[in-house]
Amino acid sequence: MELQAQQPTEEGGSIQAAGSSNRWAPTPPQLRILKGLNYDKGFKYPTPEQIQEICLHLKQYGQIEDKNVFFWFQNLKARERQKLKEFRNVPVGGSLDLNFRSTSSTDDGRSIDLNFGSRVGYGVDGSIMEQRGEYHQEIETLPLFPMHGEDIFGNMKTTSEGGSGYGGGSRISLELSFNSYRDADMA
Amino acid sequence: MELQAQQPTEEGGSIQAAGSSNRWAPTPPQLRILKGLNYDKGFKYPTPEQIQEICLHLKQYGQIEDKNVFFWFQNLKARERQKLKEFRNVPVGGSLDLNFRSTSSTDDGRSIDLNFGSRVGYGVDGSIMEQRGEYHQEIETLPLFPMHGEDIFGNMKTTSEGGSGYGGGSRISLELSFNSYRDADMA
DNA sequence: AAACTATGAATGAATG
DNA sequence: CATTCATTCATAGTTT
Repeated sequence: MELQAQQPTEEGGSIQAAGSSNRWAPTPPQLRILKGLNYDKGFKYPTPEQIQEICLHLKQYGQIEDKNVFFWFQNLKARERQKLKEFRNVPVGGSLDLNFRSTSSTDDGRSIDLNFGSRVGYGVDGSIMEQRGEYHQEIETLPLFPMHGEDIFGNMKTTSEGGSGYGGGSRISLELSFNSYRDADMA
Repeated sequence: MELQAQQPTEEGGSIQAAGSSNRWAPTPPQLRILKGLNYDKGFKYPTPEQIQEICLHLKQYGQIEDKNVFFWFQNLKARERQKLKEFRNVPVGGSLDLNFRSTSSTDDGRSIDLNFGSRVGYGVDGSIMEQRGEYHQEIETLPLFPMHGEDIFGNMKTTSEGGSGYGGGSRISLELSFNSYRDADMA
């Protein structure tokens, strides 16, 4: 693509007022919660359902959409890997230059405050409730869902139904056309 | 403050100038045609024959391979579904733009007349197709006709264990040579 | 204000 | 087909 048509030079028809940036930016509380989730549980692979829940929860702290949460986790993982990858790129020659900085990212570190000072009395359906007056110094224990060990990736492809590929015509055995119907259903 | 030197600082624009990138990117004409196909008749499930045909025509506008077309449609579908899934909980704020991905960046999408005998609607899950195709402006008139030869698509994954038949000596040679992006080391 | 960095977003490719 | 990975574009913020 020579030049992407991503030039919001004239307002991409978003929510933002004309002139402002259209791009979402996490509010401090939102960022805190997101990081907390990640840190506390090594949460990295939220399912679409979980993304929705998280998003819903975060809406109290500012405008946010599912895609924002989705991208946030996506970028988190991507950049962690990217960093690690760069490390492996150490020159194996004779001269080593330790010219790289430490890995400390902009992460506010583990010293996050996590103090839910704001009371919200939120509780749409009891799924995502946290604010209850008692908070520790720990990351927000956002009980989004039960995470029983490997349940984080509870995305087991229930290979059910061997749906037929195309409705007709091609009979090429394309290995990429596996048909596995997955019913991501939980809770 | 991290070592994130990712900018050549010499391109000025760094818009991936002369095809230095390993990965394929549709040229404007190619993108226009692809979108047109999809828009014109809700074309979402191209058969391997059709993929090949499309690819053939798109080659006039730049380097492209079957797999690129294949992936393009694959991603198109995947992301539409993903979008719908995330939008199931439409925010009631009213001030949100449900714009996960604006598909209508340019006024492309129309024209191109596919005349293949095979049907293309497979509402696997009740998906509704936008059967617009009201008027055909004329841009390319890609003459996609029903299969003329035999199977085409070989195996995209050469390292598969299941050596599915396909000993076919098709006229088309799909050079699905997955470029080793592992290089990832550019000057 | 230019240069740089961090990061949201987009999309091609890959995996299961 | 659903998810995830990898790479890149674009830009809000910050530093100089």
